[in-house]
Amino acid sequence: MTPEPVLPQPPHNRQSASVELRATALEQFASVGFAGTSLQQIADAAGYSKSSVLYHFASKEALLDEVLTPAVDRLEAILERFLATEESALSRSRFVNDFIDFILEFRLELHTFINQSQSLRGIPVIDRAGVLIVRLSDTLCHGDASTEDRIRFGIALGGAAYTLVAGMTFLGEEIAPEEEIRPALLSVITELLAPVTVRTTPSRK
Amino acid sequence: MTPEPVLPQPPHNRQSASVELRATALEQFASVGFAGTSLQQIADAAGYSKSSVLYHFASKEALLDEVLTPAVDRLEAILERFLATEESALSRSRFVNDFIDFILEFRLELHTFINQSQSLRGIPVIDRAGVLIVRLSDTLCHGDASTEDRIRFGIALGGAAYTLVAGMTFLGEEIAPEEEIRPALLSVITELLAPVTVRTTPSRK
DNA sequence: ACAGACTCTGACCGATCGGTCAGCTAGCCT
DNA sequence: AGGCTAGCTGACCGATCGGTCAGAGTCTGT
Repeated sequence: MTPEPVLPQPPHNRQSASVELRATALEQFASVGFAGTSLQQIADAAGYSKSSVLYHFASKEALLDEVLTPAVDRLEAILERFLATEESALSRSRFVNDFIDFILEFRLELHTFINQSQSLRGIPVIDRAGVLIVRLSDTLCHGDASTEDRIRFGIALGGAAYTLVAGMTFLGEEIAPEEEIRPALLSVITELLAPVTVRTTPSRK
Repeated sequence: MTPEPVLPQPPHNRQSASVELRATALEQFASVGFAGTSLQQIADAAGYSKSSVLYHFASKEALLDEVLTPAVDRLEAILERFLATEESALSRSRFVNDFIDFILEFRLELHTFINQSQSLRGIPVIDRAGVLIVRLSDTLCHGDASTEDRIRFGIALGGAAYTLVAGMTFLGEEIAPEEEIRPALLSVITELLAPVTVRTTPSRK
């Protein structure tokens, strides 16, 4: 018989509510946008109530902040590391590698603050990401800010964010495995970024 | 004397309310997103009442439709023209030129349906744009859909949409004039798209 | 057994959402 | 003058928004 009252188990058998909520919120923010996502949707998708979301996060904005901060921190670290070494073809290539690691690991976060930074201006984590991107652009193009170099950087950044989130879903029907994406991405991004200042790589397969 | 009663002029001296509303709505949709834009905001920004917006357009969705349709029509025409000629380096280069004309003329529309097609799925004009993009991708990469070629196309598309709308505002402080942007854009897009199938252009400045 | 902290939730709040409707105003035709 | 239409608006509707709050259930240490 064993009454088995009502499945006792801790509130949820899932590991941690706030981790789940962060992940669910990130998916929604990246695909539907921050403004287009309601706390109710996040709660429903994660299997909680709206009140629970607001128990774990002070507000919708605070949730966004916690969701994006790890990615922004990581991007900042990559930039600082690049700035700490003197510029060379080698350091630049290492930077591109770091950058691609970053893109692949934080695709949803990148897509979120890349494509919504204008509408979310004023939110601290978004502004942080914004100045980071400007610094990145200034660093890669240093002094001589030729229009083409800026456009190269912008296309690499926005293109990668788009391709790995929106593009994947209907350009490649099934999501290609990462081990296939990485080299392709590396090749294209290197081509876009490498010649920006150090035009010493005319070799092209 | 000519009394000139009270400036007779039609309700507004502006040329046409619906034209103004379309333009205002487009700016908002592109920068804040469709979900993030309220009819009230559009009305306020254009100097009308919310009721007026709904007088000229049956619904918010209908407004989006009218705003995006010209761009989608144009993109469709470009694709059809490209499909009508047999493939060659020349036809491909002409296509890239058409495509860049399109991007520059319809930057806001492109940015809107590129970066929101997932969240707005189901709206006819968005779905139309979606299948167009898939056809574009299939055409440019024809049969041999190597991952890298798909990524090249995705980066060119998403990157251009991002750079010309979001990127311009904080990457280049002041918006560079079109006559400076066009050649840079042509160079980068050609580099991304040209070698996709016709690898007969090893020349690179 | 008891107290306290931690999670979670439903009920509820004012504000705003997209959308409807009746009515106002001006110009135009007869 | 009178009727018609086009353009525009405020008042209003139910639904949903982000957010508050007072509990209820469960686990801990004592």
